[in-house]
Amino acid sequence: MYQRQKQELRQQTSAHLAQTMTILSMSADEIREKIASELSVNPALELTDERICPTCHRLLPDNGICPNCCTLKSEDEESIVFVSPRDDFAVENYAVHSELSHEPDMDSAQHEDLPTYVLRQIGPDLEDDEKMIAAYLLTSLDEDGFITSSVLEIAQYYHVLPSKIEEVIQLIQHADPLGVGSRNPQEALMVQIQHLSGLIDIPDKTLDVIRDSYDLLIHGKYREISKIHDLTTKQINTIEKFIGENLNPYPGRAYWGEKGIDNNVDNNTYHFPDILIYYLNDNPKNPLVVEIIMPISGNLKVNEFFKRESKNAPEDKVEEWKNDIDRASLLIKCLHQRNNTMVRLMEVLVDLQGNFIRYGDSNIVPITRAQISKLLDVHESTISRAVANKTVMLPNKKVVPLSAFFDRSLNVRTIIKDLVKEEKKPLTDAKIVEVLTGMGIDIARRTVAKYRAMEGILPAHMRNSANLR
DNA sequence: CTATGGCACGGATT
DNA sequence: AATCCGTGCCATAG
Repeated sequence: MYQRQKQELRQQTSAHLAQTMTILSMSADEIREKIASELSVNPALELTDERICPTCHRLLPDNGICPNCCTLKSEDEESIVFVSPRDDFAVENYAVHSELSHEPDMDSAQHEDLPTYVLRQIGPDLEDDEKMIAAYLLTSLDEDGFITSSVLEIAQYYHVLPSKIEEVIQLIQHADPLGVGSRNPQEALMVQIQHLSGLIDIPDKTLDVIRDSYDLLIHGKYREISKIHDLTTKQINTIEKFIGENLNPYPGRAYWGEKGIDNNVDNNTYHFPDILIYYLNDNPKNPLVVEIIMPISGNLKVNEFFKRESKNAPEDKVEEWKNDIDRASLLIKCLHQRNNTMVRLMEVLVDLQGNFIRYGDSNIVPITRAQISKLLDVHESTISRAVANKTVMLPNKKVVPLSAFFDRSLNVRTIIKDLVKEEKKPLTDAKIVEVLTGMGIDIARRTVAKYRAMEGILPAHMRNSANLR
């Protein structure tokens, strides 16, 4: 008897824990879904219109800004962290709203982001359903302007033929940053060549070499290429030079990278950020505001009416109703806990990585989840879960995964990137190591090569300071 | 001989 | 326990 009670209790708490953990590791989108599905099956859960601050649980004034949590507590405070209720992040609107009738013009290109820019160009040629597909494709491009998801997946998702997707991709590829929406550098180059043929002179067999021997070319294996394509080394050099001067293997980066701004498409999914970070009143001198998105408006609570009625429930329902109530209050508790953890996590994170947030990638300080867990006095896995599956929009409108805050090499990588950008003669990896050592950064030559590859920077002999279009 | 990529090992991180 | 990351060693091309 006593034993059984104990066991039940243990089961309850372990269920409790299990749910706390899964909820903590969910993104805002997933939370939204979770709540929606729970609402539809559980009569004990209720979403009311009351506006309650999810951080401190006080009633919110009409403007939805909590006077307690969303203001500076003192003058010298450097950041404000709070949970904000928002359900106004409509995913589809992203593309459909940007009206598609305008001419593409160079001026606006610098201000709007890549997906919008491309969509404007091709919009007029698209059917409505194709617009959806195009929007999806464009928003899921990675930072190089490549498509990451597979055509088949998308086709299934939208219930259309793969060939239809391919058509849309073709259109995208021939829009302005020529070659965006390819799957890899090779494809991008081929698109660019096809487009340029007839406009300017292209060395013999350039297309053939890229199509059939791309890997060899990348690795500079001239001998094999000359065997396969019956070309002299000199001809191959001409081809390589031509590519370097006229084409760009990374269309997305060429377009936005030249201006020093990477585009802001997130690279795995098209989720909206779970966390927003911006300057108070958009003034960089002001403190940082950190909004942790809670994707519901109104207040989630146990339906009081249902609770009262359940006391005189019919025999056969007693168990079920009680269960419903437990589930509802458990879910609410877990959500509170998630909010609490996220707020605490973000507080130390802005504190530690403030310079990274404000002044960019090279200012990131390498930290680990384990360190944070000690700081907050929680288990490491708690931090792991809290960091997992979340994305952050930084003040510069870039969306990055929260795990980027724990990137141990980002600072060095950006330094290398800058170094290469400023270089007069191409720096070899060994040279880069020297410079870095001089700056107090001690890494192996091999590692520089890896970082280079990560940033999509070509090896020294392949880049003749020509990445211009 | 120099520059760079591939493979794989070991230690740290999650 | 699984995964990630930096690195050393070796092969290959020039």
